[in-house]
Amino acid sequence: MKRNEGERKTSWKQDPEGVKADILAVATSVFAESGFSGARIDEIIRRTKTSKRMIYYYFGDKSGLYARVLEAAYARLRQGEGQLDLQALPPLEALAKLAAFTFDFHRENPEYIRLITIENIHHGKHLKQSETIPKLNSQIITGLEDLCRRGVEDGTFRDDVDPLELHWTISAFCVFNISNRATFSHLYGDDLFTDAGQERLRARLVTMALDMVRVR
Amino acid sequence: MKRNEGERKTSWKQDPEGVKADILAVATSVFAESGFSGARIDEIIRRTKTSKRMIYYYFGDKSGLYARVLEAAYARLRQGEGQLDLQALPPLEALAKLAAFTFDFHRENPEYIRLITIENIHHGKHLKQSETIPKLNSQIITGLEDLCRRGVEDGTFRDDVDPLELHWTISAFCVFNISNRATFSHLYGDDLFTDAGQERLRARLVTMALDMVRVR
Amino acid sequence: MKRNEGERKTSWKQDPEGVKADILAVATSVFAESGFSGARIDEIIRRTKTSKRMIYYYFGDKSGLYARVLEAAYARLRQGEGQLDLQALPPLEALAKLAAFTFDFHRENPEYIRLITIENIHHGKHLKQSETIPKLNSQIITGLEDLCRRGVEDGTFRDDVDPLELHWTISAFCVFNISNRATFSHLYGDDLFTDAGQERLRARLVTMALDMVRVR
Amino acid sequence: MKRNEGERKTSWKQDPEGVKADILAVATSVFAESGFSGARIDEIIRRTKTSKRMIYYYFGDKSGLYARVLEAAYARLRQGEGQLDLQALPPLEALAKLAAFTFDFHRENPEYIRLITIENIHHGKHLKQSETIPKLNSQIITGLEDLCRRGVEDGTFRDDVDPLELHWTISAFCVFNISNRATFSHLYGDDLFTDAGQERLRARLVTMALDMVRVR
DNA sequence: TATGAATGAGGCTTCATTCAT
DNA sequence: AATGAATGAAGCCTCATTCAT
Repeated sequence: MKRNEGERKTSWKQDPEGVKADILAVATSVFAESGFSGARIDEIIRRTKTSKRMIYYYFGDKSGLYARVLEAAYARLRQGEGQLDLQALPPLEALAKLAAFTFDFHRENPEYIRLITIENIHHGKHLKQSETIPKLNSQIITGLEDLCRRGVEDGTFRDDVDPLELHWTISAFCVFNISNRATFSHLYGDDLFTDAGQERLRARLVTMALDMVRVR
Repeated sequence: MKRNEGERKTSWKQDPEGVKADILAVATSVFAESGFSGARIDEIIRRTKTSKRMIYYYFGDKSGLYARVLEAAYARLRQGEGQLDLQALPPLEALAKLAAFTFDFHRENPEYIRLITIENIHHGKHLKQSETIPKLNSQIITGLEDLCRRGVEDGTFRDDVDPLELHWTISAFCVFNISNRATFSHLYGDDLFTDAGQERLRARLVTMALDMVRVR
Repeated sequence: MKRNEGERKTSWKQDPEGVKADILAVATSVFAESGFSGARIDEIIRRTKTSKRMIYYYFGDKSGLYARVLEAAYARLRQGEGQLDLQALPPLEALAKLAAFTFDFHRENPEYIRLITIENIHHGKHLKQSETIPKLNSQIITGLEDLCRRGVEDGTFRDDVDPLELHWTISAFCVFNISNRATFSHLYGDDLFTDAGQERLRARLVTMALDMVRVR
Repeated sequence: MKRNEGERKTSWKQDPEGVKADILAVATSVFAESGFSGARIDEIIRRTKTSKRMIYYYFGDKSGLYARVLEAAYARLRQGEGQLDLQALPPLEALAKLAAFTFDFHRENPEYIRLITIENIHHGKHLKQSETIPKLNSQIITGLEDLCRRGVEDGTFRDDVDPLELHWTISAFCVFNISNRATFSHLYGDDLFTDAGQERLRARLVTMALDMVRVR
């Protein structure tokens, strides 16, 4: 019989980073599931190995926890895009890859999209208090600016493309696919949310994105 | 003794429909502003000429009220589109008009869009209880089916266009423009939300919609 | 067997003033006993016929309740003095009566004095928010001003007496007798707090007050 | 290697008395500012160079810390009076000096007075547990007894003066001046709390004290 | 001797809802 | 049809205190 066997309730003993990460992970799920006001601190703690008090110890209050959850969500969203290495591809191919990847990535991480939607319900007030999030997001725009410049230079892109509008369009497509799925599928059926339907939508997005920039 | 003698505080006396309409209008604003869980019954009643008991009298509970608010929102959204009289125009022009109109209409009625977004946060559970909403929404799809048929017949539309996908795309564009404005504009600036920016986005939508259907 | 027999838990049915008065009376005791921070809302409600929710319904929060308790305490303190009818007596007699009465009145209402002491611990911040209390307290000063004027006119008072200083002195004597009784009697014994001791102190106060004003 | 090498953050290392004195000094301010229940252990520790555990290590708990703070306050109050060397002066002059000094000393050390007032709010329960405080305070009474005896012997004091009553009166005057300043000045203005006003009050106290003992 | 991490108990407050008239 | 009074349940948060190192 080994000693100190199994997971006791107090299994995070003296492991601040572990505790914080545990809380953040669970809170991400609960906030994404129920929204800010709908989420219950007790529900978050119930799914955690820690005690309720630790939320206040590390995050101050419910709002503070939510703000950190939101930051983490943005960080991981942009982190994905950062790893695409778009510079290695010809501009049109790079754009196609970015659009398709963004579509898939949003689809695979619906919680982050839901958190952003929730944040919009609250008029972005937590986002406005964050200092880290804005920094993260400027990357995507500069990346698209590079892409457009390269495309113009090699003659494949028109010279009047607005990188911001391009980003807006891709985002609209990928975000709506997650954020409005419940009502859309209920009203119009599941066809577009089957694997086949999603592939068609992704193909549509790629087509649209390329059409936006391609020389006619 | 004249009738309608001045506006008293209790001016809804003996006017059930007026009371209900008043509550619904206020509740629409409050729910759209704060979400379902974030909205307060007291806040709704405060902005109303009625007393709190009336909400329970006419709508059962908070959920019931919200469901009716949501129904009204959907009704008015579709009502707008119904008045377009698309049959009178050639298919391409009709589609362009529909897309542009939808963009503007969403922009002019952000509360309804927010309510739909909120409903999605709650996994569409109120929508599923409604009997009237699904009926309303089938119109738009049959309208697009008509449009596509006419387009194919007169040779302006390709014959593989999916009306549902068309609707999805237009919706994505128009809904995202409202639902994610707070975070998008905070992170990337207001450029796309000025009048000029919005005109560019609307033009983009029209171009995209026509590209989706046009024979190449 | 009579119907509706005895006091049920819900005995304040539809009697707002009764509920408010009940809460105020109990809260006065509890705050006076334990101070503001030390007082427990639950303890207040336990001694009440009402439910906890009513405190928030009628008084907003703990601070609001305390502020109203303080107002009531000041009101009753000054109310006592107001009924003395000092104008009917020759100035010196009137002053003697006022001093003796104040001493007794404070002694008979230690809760009010404790509340004022507690308020001082909190730097008078609730008092500063009250609009009614300052009005109440100006009476006592104008009363003393009248008294001094009459005394100067009939030659019994010196003409350099400051009514405010007179009030301050009487207050110091009467308040200290209550507010510091616990520590003083523990350190120096109970002699001055027996009935005989208190009579000596009251006599001392009267002597002092008269000495302050009397022509030498 | 020099000793006492610079001021590090952890400058109390290995200096138990320093740690205790630091905690006591800070706790005195915090308790005096907010009362016993209103004071926060975290606030005390925040203003300290030490860690929270030390409070429990040296003082047991919040009550224990408060008791020691109170003891220190009484000690320093009486310490002042002890240095007056009243025996060197004729009785009347000695009394005048004692009264004036007490007035000034209270005024210069409002924190100690506030602590005593706070202790009274709590019905003197910490004081009752102290063994050292009663010893300190007997001095002042024996001092006054000496004074009165000398006064009677040299014919300047009446022979029916109660030293305890004398002490009570001086205390009432000096304590009230601090303990009720917030409410009194808010209700009746600052006149008596300016330097000029305070001088008048001090002169008043001296007059009163002498009147209490002087042969008529 | 000293510390940062962790906590159970209990505090205040808010919420949607029902009652009595 | 309509209202102000009243509430139980549950929410968020804070406190003094102890644990593990």
